[in-house]
Amino acid sequence: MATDNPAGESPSRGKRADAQRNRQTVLTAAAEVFVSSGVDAPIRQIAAQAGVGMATIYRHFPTRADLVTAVYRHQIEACVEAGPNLLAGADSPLDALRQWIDLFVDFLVTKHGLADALQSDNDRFAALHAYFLDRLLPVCAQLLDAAVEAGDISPGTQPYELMRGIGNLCIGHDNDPRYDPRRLIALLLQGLQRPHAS
Amino acid sequence: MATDNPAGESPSRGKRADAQRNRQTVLTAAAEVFVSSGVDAPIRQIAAQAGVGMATIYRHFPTRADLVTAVYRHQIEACVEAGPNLLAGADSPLDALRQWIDLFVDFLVTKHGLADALQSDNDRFAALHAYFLDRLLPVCAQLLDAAVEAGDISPGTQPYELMRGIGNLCIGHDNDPRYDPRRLIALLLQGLQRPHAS
DNA sequence: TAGTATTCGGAGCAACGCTCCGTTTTGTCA
DNA sequence: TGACAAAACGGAGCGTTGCTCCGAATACTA
Repeated sequence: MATDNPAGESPSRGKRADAQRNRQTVLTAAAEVFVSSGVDAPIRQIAAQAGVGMATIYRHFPTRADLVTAVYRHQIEACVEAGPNLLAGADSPLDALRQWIDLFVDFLVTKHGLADALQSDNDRFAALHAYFLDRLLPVCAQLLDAAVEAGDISPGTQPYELMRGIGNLCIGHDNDPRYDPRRLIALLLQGLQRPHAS
Repeated sequence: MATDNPAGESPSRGKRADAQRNRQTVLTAAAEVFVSSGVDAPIRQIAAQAGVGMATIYRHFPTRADLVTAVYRHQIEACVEAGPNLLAGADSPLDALRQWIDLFVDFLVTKHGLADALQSDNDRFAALHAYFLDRLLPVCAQLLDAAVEAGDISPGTQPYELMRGIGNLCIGHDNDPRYDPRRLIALLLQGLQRPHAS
């Protein structure tokens, strides 16, 4: 029951049958290529994998961000919906926040170069950034507010800044056992915690 | 009295006069272009600015990282040398660490896209990453160790991870008043601090 | 001054993003 | 079913960038 068509992705209803078929083919091919070559893979490569011309991809997904968005939409929405659930089920709002961030980090970390793309100042991905913010920022804000309200963390931290920080920390962890974003994010959350005023 | 020629930069001594002259011209031009267009600027643009052929740039600085390194070498070395000085002069090792990180962040934040390039998984900048690590990691490690020794922060944090985290947090702050890496880095340091065991 | 090693410059190739337009496919209506 | 128009397709093609190659120009040496 998520918002309909939150991103600029072209609708598929009412289109010709071959168009709908191709849309799905491209989506599947893109998902495969993203895994093997990252979200920065050449459009030509995705087109080849899909057995389709490049123009077909551009027609269905005008910008690269639209394609990436469409591929990962389900997982993003899952993250959105997990927020309130965690808040209801966790021991404390802080715990809910922690678990939600874990979820988000897991999502980012398992997609080659997604975090990189998200924060890239390259405006090719501006729409992707915007989509993530649109969907996830309210959730993060809600969790953060709840944790502040409960006195678990001190106020003053902006959800936007926190999300970007987490996204940034997830950049470039690939093939580097010396760098685990989770440890630093744990540290960050530690710093966020209000010293227990008993 | 820093290490001589720590990066793969081509030496200028013993070369022909025009070569040395061109080397300097390119360096100056690159510095200007980096400011206006970021460290990702096309080599053609730098060559044009310098009034020189592209091959000349590649001859003096085989990889882009070599050029960036050469342009910023002085500032990096200044950062290296500031470490011990801060440690000697600050109120506490933790304070020295904080001030040193401030210095490092200031450096990163004032260079368009430098932080981005540093952590890019694009191997075009691998040598740049390596150079930063070579020079700065020991300094960071020394400050970190001192702070642990003094009991200011809890042990267990790896200098490498900390440096990468800081670098990552500096990514993409440009033209976004909502995102100030310094606030998050302060939070991170807060999380690093050992709760005062009195 | 002549000779040679060094350096220079930009043409050229490959890879990529994105568009344009002739061709093919699909849905519709008589 | 058999046209016919609208929709969709595919890839050639243009612009940009990274990087190399090689004939031309330049600086040192004897």
